[in-house]
Amino acid sequence: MKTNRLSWKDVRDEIHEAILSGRYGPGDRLPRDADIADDLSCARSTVQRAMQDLFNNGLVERRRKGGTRVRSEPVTRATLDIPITRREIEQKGGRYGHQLIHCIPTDAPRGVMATFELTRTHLMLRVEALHLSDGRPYIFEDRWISLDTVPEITAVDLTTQSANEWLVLNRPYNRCDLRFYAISANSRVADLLQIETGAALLVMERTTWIDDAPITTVQ
Amino acid sequence: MKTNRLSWKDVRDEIHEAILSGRYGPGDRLPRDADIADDLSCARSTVQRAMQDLFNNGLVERRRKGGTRVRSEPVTRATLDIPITRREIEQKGGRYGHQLIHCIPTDAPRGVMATFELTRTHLMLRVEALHLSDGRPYIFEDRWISLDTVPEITAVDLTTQSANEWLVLNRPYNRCDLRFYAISANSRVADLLQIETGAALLVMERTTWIDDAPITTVQ
DNA sequence: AACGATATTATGTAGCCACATAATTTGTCA
DNA sequence: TGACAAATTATGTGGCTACATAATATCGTT
Repeated sequence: MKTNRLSWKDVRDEIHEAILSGRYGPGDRLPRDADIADDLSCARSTVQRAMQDLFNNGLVERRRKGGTRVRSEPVTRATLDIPITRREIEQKGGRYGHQLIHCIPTDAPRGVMATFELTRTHLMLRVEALHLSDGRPYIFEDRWISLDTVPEITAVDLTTQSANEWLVLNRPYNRCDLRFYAISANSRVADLLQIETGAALLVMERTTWIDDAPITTVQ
Repeated sequence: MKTNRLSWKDVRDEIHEAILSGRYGPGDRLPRDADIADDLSCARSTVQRAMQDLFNNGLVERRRKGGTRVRSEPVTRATLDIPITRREIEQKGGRYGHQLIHCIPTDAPRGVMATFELTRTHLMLRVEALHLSDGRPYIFEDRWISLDTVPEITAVDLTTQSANEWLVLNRPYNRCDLRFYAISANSRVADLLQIETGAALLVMERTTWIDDAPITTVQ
């Protein structure tokens, strides 16, 4: 590309810079896209792309007619990639292993029903499994899978392939909720992970939907 | 917009659907954008937008010339919003409070130098503070701020405004690294948070850059 | 057959246009 | 003055074109 042409990233940085430098403060209204385009002598569509990006990063708010304004209470927005567990372990140079603990159809308990906004009892498959790195316990997975939306799961041999992997490959999802928290290991989990009871554990709770609902609690 | 026109989201869903249904399996190469555009009778630019989105969501890989192919090892990509702490507490209906514990210029220790990829000693401001919800300790913040990049911070009264807030409002950043982990509270932190020693704590380590470096460790 | 120059090709980006959509503002009428 | 309708306006989206860029494929030379 001819270097004298502005890329939308340049425009974005330009505007970002203007905000950082205090030229526009929190809550201020920015000029219209068209005017900015004029100023920088580029097309409105380029400004539009830049603005979209700033909007996606939570830096500005836009409203039709209302124009664009700098967000007064910025949120820091981060994206994180969660690879499938096997990949994660192999990437660290470990040898991946997987061990099914149990896997039985169960009625969803209250807590699980709540996360899925269910009102009636719902039969789900409860899977507990360990992910191993070089034979050592790495992650404990406690998962509930909706038998309504994923009936095929019963036919899958989960000792061979982890539920994690099977679902990701066969049931991509629309929506995903994430939560992080920390707990102290109870004796059972501590035993499984071969750590001391009471040790701090990071829990990642991931709930995925398609209209539907698998769920996981990791580590 | 006339409803008979395809939006790029429609196109995206169309392709997504095709992948889900197994029409294209992991690793398969998809038709060229132009052909897809032809098939669906829309413009290439629309397909391009759709593809970009699928790419951003980690569903496909694209390479110039090489074409587009379905990712064989999908990553689940999530975005999370981290509001400033005061906002977070107020949103939950709490009354926000903030208490500075200490705040002294210190040479960065090895660990901090490592996160910032520094080779020489670097004077930083170390801030320890508590965020309170309804008067009760909520988050413990242990932060290192680069005095090189943010010299003005010394002039700020951090008993009035939390470093968190000041930085977010006055020093937006370019890059942000995130890490989560869990620890057991040592006696000092447990004391500050008024919990038992050994209780599990969720730690969020956030490192932000502009060319530069503040850092935080939260809860 | 090996190598390097060149052509080909699929995606990436920017400009331009037209029209859609959502807010707001203005205008009208009771 | 208040309520509702219509005009205005800033952003949002899609189509089209032209050209940039990167990766691969092809060809020519030795």
